[in-house]
Amino acid sequence: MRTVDPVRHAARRRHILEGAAVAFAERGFDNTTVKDLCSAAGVGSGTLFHYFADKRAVFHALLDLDRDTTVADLRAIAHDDPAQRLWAVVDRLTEDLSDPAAGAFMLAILGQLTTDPRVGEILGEIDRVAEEILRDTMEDLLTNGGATGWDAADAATWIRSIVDGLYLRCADDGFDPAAEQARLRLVLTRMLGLDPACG
Amino acid sequence: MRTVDPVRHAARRRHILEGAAVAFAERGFDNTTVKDLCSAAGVGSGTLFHYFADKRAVFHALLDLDRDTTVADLRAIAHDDPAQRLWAVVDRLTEDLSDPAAGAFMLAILGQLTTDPRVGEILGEIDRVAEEILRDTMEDLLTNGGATGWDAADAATWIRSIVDGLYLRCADDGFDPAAEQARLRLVLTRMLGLDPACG
DNA sequence: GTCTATACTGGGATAGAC
DNA sequence: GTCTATCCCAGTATAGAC
Repeated sequence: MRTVDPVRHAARRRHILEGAAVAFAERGFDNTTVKDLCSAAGVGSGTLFHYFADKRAVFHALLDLDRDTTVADLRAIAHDDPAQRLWAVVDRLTEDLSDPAAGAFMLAILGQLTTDPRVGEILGEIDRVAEEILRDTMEDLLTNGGATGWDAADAATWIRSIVDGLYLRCADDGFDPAAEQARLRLVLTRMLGLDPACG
Repeated sequence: MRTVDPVRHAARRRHILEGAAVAFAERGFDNTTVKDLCSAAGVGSGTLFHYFADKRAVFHALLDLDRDTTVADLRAIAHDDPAQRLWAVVDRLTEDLSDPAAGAFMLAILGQLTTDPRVGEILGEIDRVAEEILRDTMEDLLTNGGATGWDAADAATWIRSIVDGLYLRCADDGFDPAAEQARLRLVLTRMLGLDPACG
């Protein structure tokens, strides 16, 4: 009795997704044709439609993958010191800044946000988890970590917002991820009043 | 000899653009059909193609309009006091936050950024002017306005970046423009070290 | 399971009447 | 100048060979 090889199946699916990520980043969702996805992965359209119901399903699968890893990574962060926890979360959220394709892919996602409710849901899940952790961390920092002048939830939202603004720039010419990450720390430190000398 | 009425012509063109702005904000660029643009303006497709070469030209005309007014407004700002100048620029850049369609339209624009080089050029012009004024202002603030720890050009870029991050959120449920503008002032004041008590 | 060839749909742009 | 009817093409998804 012949059975499918699940490992091979998963690997092929993954291969299609890898090519699709590049294609969507280069051309956005609507300007990427199914043909583009096929040639990026080196498969025929019949194969692609065997693994995914339609073009949008490929896009959603990429978002799901990103959400799963991001949420898992964020939940795995467990420092007792709130400041350390804050920087760990921020580091994870800015991890992809050095990948030039990440910014382009984000633009593709944002372009679908108005049209495709599923996109909003997936992004919302990531945001919810990130804000939850940031809010808890901010509560610690506000009670006994030196931070001042903020409501914990508002601060969480703003940290996210500033990081998002950074991703909009990461495809720009001459964008220097390391330097910008350092500036981000300066911005957050000052904004939250964390620096003892400036508290 | 019958001549065209330029006033009427301009008014009609403007009318088409007004409808188009709503349609693009609601559905994004690619999911808006020419039919949508026509019915939003109450004209036939023949009329629309009389005023604009193609669908993309309508989109570009909207961007041009936005750039023209924004650049003119920014250049008109002329306070001697650098801090006042900073807040005037920031107020102008955040002016549209209270318009829920503005955020949605921005998403439509960002979705085209990868594909359409003209979009990048127009946005680039706005950014260049904004950063130029912000950089000059920051130089004043850094030499004798109390700001510390920044390169003027980097600070200008970051102010813009943070404002852009804010626009990404302005379509969210429960977004309160006035409250967020107040928080933006807090963020910038602290980030730049403007507050004498915290300098 | 995978590929190639193709049918079908929908939207952008045009031609021509008024 | 404006509208309606229509052409044409691109792109998705499928059918059927291998």
